[in-house]
Amino acid sequence: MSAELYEAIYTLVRQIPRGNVSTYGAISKVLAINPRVVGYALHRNPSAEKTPCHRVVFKDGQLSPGYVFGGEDVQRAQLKKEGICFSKKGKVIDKYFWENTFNDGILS
DNA sequence: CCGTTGACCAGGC
DNA sequence: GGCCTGGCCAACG
Repeated sequence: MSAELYEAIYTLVRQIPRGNVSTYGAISKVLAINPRVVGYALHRNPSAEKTPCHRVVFKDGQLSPGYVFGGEDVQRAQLKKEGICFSKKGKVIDKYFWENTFNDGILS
């Protein structure tokens, strides 16, 4: 099967715990690819239920401008429902960033 | 097959 | 802190 790259990305996104967020850069680094590919994969995201793409944000904590499931406002609502707070600029606070990264679970 | 685009990031001003 | 440029890789027309 092709598109294994996307499968890997989706798998990693699913590993993000509830109440936490991750960044495109982290995923891209783990898979040794460019952040652009990660964004592309999430844009082609099959389903929000299958892949919580709303938990993936920019390095700055900014939300995705082209969130397929409704937009930034919807994504913000989703994160808020997870118990995440935002700064006055509408960005996710750094403390909610999943610092454990995927490396911890992948490396032995 | 080549040119353009894209849910990015880092560096410079 | 904000704006612009370069780079990187994959998919689309």
